[in-house]
Amino acid sequence: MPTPEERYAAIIDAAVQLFRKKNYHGTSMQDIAEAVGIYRGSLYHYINSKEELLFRIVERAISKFREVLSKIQMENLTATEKLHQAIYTHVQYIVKDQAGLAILLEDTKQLSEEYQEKIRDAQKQYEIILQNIIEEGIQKGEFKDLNSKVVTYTLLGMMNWTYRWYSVKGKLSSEEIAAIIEDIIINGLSKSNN
Amino acid sequence: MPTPEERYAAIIDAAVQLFRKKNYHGTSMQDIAEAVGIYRGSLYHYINSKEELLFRIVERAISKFREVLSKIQMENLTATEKLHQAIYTHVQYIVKDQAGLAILLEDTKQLSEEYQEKIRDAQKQYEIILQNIIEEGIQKGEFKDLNSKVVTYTLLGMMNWTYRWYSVKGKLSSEEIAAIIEDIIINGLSKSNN
Amino acid sequence: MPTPEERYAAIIDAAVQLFRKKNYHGTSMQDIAEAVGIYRGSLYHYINSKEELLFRIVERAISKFREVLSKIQMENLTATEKLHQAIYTHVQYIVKDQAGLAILLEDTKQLSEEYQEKIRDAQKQYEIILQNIIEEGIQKGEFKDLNSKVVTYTLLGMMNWTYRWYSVKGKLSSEEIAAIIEDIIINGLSKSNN
Amino acid sequence: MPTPEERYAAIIDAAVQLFRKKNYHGTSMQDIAEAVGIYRGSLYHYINSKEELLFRIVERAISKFREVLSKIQMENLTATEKLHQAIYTHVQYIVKDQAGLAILLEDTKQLSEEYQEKIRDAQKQYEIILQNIIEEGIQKGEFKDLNSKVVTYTLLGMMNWTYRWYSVKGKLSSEEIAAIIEDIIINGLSKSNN
DNA sequence: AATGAATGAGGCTTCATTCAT
DNA sequence: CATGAATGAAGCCTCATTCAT
Repeated sequence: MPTPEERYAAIIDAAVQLFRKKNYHGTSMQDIAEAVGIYRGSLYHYINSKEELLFRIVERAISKFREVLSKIQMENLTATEKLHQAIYTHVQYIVKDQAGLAILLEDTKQLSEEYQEKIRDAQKQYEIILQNIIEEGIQKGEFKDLNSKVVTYTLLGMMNWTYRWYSVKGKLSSEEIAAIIEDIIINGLSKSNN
Repeated sequence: MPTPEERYAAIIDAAVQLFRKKNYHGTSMQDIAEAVGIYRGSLYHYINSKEELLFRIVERAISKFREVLSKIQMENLTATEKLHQAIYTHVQYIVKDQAGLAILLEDTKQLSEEYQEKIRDAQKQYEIILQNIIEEGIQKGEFKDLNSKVVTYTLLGMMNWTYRWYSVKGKLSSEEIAAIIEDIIINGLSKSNN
Repeated sequence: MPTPEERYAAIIDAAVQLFRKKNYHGTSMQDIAEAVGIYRGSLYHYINSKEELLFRIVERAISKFREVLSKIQMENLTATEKLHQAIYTHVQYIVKDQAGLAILLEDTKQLSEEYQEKIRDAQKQYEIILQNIIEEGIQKGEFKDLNSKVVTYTLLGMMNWTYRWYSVKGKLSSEEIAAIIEDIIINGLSKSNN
Repeated sequence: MPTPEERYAAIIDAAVQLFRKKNYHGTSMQDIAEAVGIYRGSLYHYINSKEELLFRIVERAISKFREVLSKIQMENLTATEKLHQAIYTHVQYIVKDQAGLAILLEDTKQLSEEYQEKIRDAQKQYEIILQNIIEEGIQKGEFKDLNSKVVTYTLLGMMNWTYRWYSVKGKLSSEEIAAIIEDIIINGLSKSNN
């Protein structure tokens, strides 16, 4: 007999896998119940609605990123060092929870306006911290003076894209991926740069 | 009175806008009919099913990218020049049709397995061409010897992410964005690289 | 093939009969669809929700009463004559549409607060008009000086109760019932009154 | 810790209040449990089913009326005196337990046929006793010779209607209301009757 | 071509009740 | 006695699609 906490966790897990594979709307409560091995109605002992379930998942996904990044930013490091840590942690989180990011990126639209706003706010905050690191680097002369917003989104794209192609079956570790991303963003592909 | 062709185009356009805003499952045929200004049943004179409609949209989105890239690859240019052209064209297409890419990335899962396979194949082909350019650059000594698959996906991430943040209301042109992306991927952020 | 208007009427009729017999909550949309001979989903071509269906029924029931009473009140008659007409019409309406009043009295609570308010307002207006007639009679010396509010509700009770006991199978006409009610409210049961 | 009897009483009370406000079907067992301050499942230590709960409430409401009226009828009084007592007691009971009558009148339909029959029988008996008093009065020359059934229901309507409009917040006592009803049914509104 | 009514499946959720602890 | 998780049925409603007019 699973404890209620285990059941709740099992529901979240099942929902994450299913939403990832078939998206929010493509997944029925029936599907989730079956995956957990309980009846449809029993789900509602643990959650209030399908939408809330999505919100919990998406919120959890975004909050993990936020926590760590804000710690990094406050440490006494050069911008280059901060960027290094940010890239490694970010990529590690994605590799550990690809599904969470997939759902965050693809299904947030299905939430009600209030919920969406909370998520967008959290995303915005994350982006701002990252942008601050970039701007710090520019001001301190570590980085070139490029449009910091575009640089931030470009970096986010490099890292986040991992959720679409990374496969556990491949032999790459999150560190190896992070190393390449860091190398590119810092030094670029060009051989003439050392 | 619009011609059948115009009607068909209007349906596609309406569907693109709606799918973009509310996703495939969040959009009803009713919504599309209303946006076009016809009755629900009339849609079926122009399309066979909602799924096929999604497929057409997604197919159109991907095929545009493919066409151009294969032309570039066959031209007699250095890898660095090819990359330059690829980035500028790719970003330009996204900026011109953000919605198409959004749907491609977020709603393809809703298609049946056969349709999905076609789309995945097309995406794969695009990625392979891009990867070939990268590998060419590595072999010819233009680029550093990094894992070409990871580099390819990283580049794709940088460019594709544009669909999520680019806003026509901002003052950036697609060329300005492409220039920054190119600068980063070639030279990196580091100030010590010239 | 019934016209849409006939279908709508058939749905209302079926709902009235069923709500009357089993109350709003005891009646399923399935029940109504079956009674009309269509599918559950088809009901929604004609109505927007079960609640709205109830509202339409209840609104129709109350508005009939209101219309007539306001006409009577404005005519140039003594209070006694107005009362006479009010009683006869009111009883007649109940006898013709017992179910409507039953639903109005028993199921209005099931409506949302906004809908309930509309209905309560309409009822209130009806009661006020009736009370005005009573007060007119008191002021002009036709009626005894009793608490007009209590008298109004007492008269309403006498008449409305009909919805619970009147049976078409009995041999009483609405006029016969109205005559007795009028006799009681005007002269009372006591034999010593002429 | 409340005794089982107190718990049972608390359940009945909570159910009465809730059924009154939201009707039988609009009230969930959950609602009742919450109002009592126990858990849903625990209700079933005290009652066998929601339906039985409704039956007990409705039965209790009707039986109070019956008891008293049968006593009155057997006393050695004139019909006019019996009517006087019946009206005062009936109105007093309603004022004391408006909710009970509301549920009896509005929710009895939700009971199974067997239960409904018991309730209808009890109501019928009450009506018969009242009708007997009326007929006694007619035979003894105290009352006018009107259709006794219609008179009985008309009187019931006058009195029962109280459940819909009486408000404890108003300043009227049950005696004042009973006095007006008695005055109307005996003497009528007309000023020419003394 | 267009309409719009009808279909029938399926989705989310609520609920009375049971039962192991 | 109390708990609270589980059941399984049923309820309201939406939707893609069909088809007669």
